Amino acid sequence: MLDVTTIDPLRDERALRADAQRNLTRILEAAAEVFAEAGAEASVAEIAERAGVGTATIFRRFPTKEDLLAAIVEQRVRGIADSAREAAGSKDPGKALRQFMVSAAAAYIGDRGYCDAAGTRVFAQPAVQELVDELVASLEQLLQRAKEAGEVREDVSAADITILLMAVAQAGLKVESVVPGAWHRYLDIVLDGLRPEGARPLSRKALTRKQLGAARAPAPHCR
Amino acid sequence: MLDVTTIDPLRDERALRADAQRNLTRILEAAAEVFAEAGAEASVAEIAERAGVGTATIFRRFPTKEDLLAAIVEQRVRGIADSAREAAGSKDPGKALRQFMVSAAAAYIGDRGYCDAAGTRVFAQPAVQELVDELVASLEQLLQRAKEAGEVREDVSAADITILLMAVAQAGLKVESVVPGAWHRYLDIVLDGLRPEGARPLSRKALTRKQLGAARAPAPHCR
Amino acid sequence: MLDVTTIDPLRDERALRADAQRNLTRILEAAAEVFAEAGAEASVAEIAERAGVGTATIFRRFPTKEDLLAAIVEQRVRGIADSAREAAGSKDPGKALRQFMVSAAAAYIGDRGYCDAAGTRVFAQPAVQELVDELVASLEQLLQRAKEAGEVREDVSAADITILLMAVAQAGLKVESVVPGAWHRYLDIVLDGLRPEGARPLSRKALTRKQLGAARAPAPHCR
Amino acid sequence: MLDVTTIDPLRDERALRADAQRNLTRILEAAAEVFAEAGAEASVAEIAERAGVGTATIFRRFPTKEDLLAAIVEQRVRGIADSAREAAGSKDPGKALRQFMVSAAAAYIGDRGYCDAAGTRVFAQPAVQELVDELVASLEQLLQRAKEAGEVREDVSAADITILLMAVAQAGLKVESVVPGAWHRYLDIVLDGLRPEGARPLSRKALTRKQLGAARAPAPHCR
DNA sequence: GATGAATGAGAATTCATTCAT
DNA sequence: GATGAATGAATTCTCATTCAT
Repeated sequence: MLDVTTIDPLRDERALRADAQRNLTRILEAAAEVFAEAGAEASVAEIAERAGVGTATIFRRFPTKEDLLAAIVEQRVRGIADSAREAAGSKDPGKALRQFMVSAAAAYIGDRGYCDAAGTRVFAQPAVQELVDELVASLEQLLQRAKEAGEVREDVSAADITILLMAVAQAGLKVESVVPGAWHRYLDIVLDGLRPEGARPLSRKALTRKQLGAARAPAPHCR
Repeated sequence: MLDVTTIDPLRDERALRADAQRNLTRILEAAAEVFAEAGAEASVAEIAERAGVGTATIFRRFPTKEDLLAAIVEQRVRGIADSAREAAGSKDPGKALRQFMVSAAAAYIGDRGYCDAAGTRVFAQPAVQELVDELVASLEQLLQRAKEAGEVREDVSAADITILLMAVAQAGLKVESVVPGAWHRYLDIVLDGLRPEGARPLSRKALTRKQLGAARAPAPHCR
Repeated sequence: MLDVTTIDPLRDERALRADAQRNLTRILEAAAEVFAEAGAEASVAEIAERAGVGTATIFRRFPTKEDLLAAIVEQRVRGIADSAREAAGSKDPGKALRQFMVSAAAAYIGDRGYCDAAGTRVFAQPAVQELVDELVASLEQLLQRAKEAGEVREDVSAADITILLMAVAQAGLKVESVVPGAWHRYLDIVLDGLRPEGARPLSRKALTRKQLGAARAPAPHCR
Repeated sequence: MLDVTTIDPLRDERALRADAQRNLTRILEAAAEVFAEAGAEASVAEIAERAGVGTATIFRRFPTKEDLLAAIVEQRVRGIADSAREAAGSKDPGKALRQFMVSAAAAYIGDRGYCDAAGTRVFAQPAVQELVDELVASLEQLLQRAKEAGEVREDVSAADITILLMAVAQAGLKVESVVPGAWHRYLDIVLDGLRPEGARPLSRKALTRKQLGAARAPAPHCR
């Protein structure tokens, strides 16, 4: 045993990290599942149980339940931001926008925790903010191109898209267990509302990026 | 006083009922306020305090916090249903629909408790169901006339309207404290999506009334 | 029963209050004992158990463990302040001061919680502050008369007395279980230090009342 | 590296010891700092972090947090004992006693951990006891000479001095953040109390050495 | 009928200490 | 030898609901 250790000191380190990483992964997986199913008010104990660790182990990695939720939200936003970046480079921007919105809404629908977290302090975390900014930037590119192609009305912004997505997702979530996928229908209607045909002037200004990112409510159900 | 009581038991009963009725009214008013401001997770104690009664008095009338919330939701839905009935008789169905949706969304936005309750067991209560049915019926009339007037696409249903309203309200609520009234913008877009111009076929069927009413999640934040 | 109730509506109220008062008394007694024995870091659970109530019952009366401790401290300070007021009116101020300091030190010695609380946020509570001010005022009277009688050096203040008492008590507490009452000896030495004979100039100014009352540390062991 | 290790095991051992010694030193330094600042309830994790080692490394050397605190206390007492030994040889015993008490009180004041540990099981550790005995022995010499010089009353003992120091330090600590150095004033008064002028008979016997060293309370804040 | 009191069942969070690598 | 990870046992505090008066 000593030999092995001596031969490759890194091994020891790697082993530890592997172990920790495995646990961390399990925690994140469990948290993602539990938050997705039960929403942000899920208890840490429930997550710990699903992960097969003690609650203290979770609090070692994430000083606060809110931090854990933020980590999950971060993953989710990262995925959406990636989709948006990909979509931004597409040849057919109208189609790409539609596809992006479908995939984003699908992601949101599956994640009650994410929906609960929207508009809370969780989104004020720098890491999340950064990803949101990235997402918005990609979306703006995509939107610009879609507008030039005549597929989208001129007066909508990237911030509008993110909020409308949230709207469809939240409402869709409510009926999801009764009619899975029903949200597609509502997204279709919203998408039609985004088209230039029959567009009527909007009565309010779009949110600025800062407004979009402003932390508002305390994190959900964290006392 | 004692004499009077003895002489006419009915009077006593009446007096008690008046008292009880007054208490009930105060409870409902307080609950409406508190739930609207703080959402469904508001504590019963807070409501009792605002109503100036003991918590036990509340539980005498409403066996469960959920039942109290349901009563409030009932009031809210009743108001919306009234609006819908009124709108259904309007001369200009397109305009009436728009006005109805604005007022309904405004009502939802101002009521966090209602938004929290949407899609939960609370909506499964018979009294609420009944009112929802009434609301949907009025909306169907209104919609039919708006379609005939060419103001609304043919393929949307009353259920769609209620869900889209919820969508706009929930998303609007998240940004309401940052940019009050921003939800008007999102409602505008949705309204444009409901118009016949540029309407594309919807990929899913509308929800039936039964599906719309099916209870799903447990009541929010009740342990 | 109705008759009785009707005759004297207060009875019902009194009964409730009597019940609550009894529990409150038990809580306060238990808290006084437990804090006195185990210090401020004693757990609320321990106090609840000794009082024969649930912890939630304690938290209903005292929103915070710190508030409970403050209530106990308040009682203690009130007792000391009463002693001081009485002593201030004595004929023999030198003897009265000595007796006061003995009784105060004895009170402190028996109360670890009080000693732990000294110099913490607990003493910043208005009710406690007020009593401390009263105590200091009485002490100043007493001191003035003792100085005039030539029993106390001119340069000491009431604040000095309270701090020296604390000093003797804290140190005395450490040896109390080994040699009960040993603190008398240390108090004797301090009392001799307060006499005019052989008094040497003090190198620092006395604390002002405000400085004496300034909240400093967070409450002990309250997380 | 492997070769060297194999060739000369002692070398390896020496190297390890040097390493271990360095770690031990860092742990002790960190613990001294942290305990001094935050008191005995400082967490082991904080000390480990400041020392740049893992917590397990600390527990390897010190089976218990209490043992670590004892080691720190030992250092502190050693320093005080050194001062006392030095003072005992001074030409002007009255002045030397005063200077010793000032420096000792200053040391205590700067060390919350030490103050927390006073009168607890920590002082029962043999190593600490031994140093306390040494301290007391030096103090007795010093006292004897000071008494002979007429600077100190006849009836005080070395144990009294150590306890009065503790008293001044503990009380001084409470006001230290408000009026730094205020403890000098209280020490002045105690010093005057130790002088022969106006000394009145003490009502209790001095503690014996054994009594001074008897362990009493459990170690502070260790669960 | 009404009320405030009481409480059991949690929830988040901390920490000394042990363990696997 | 050293380390960071893991955790059991506590701790403070909350709240829907029941009970005694």
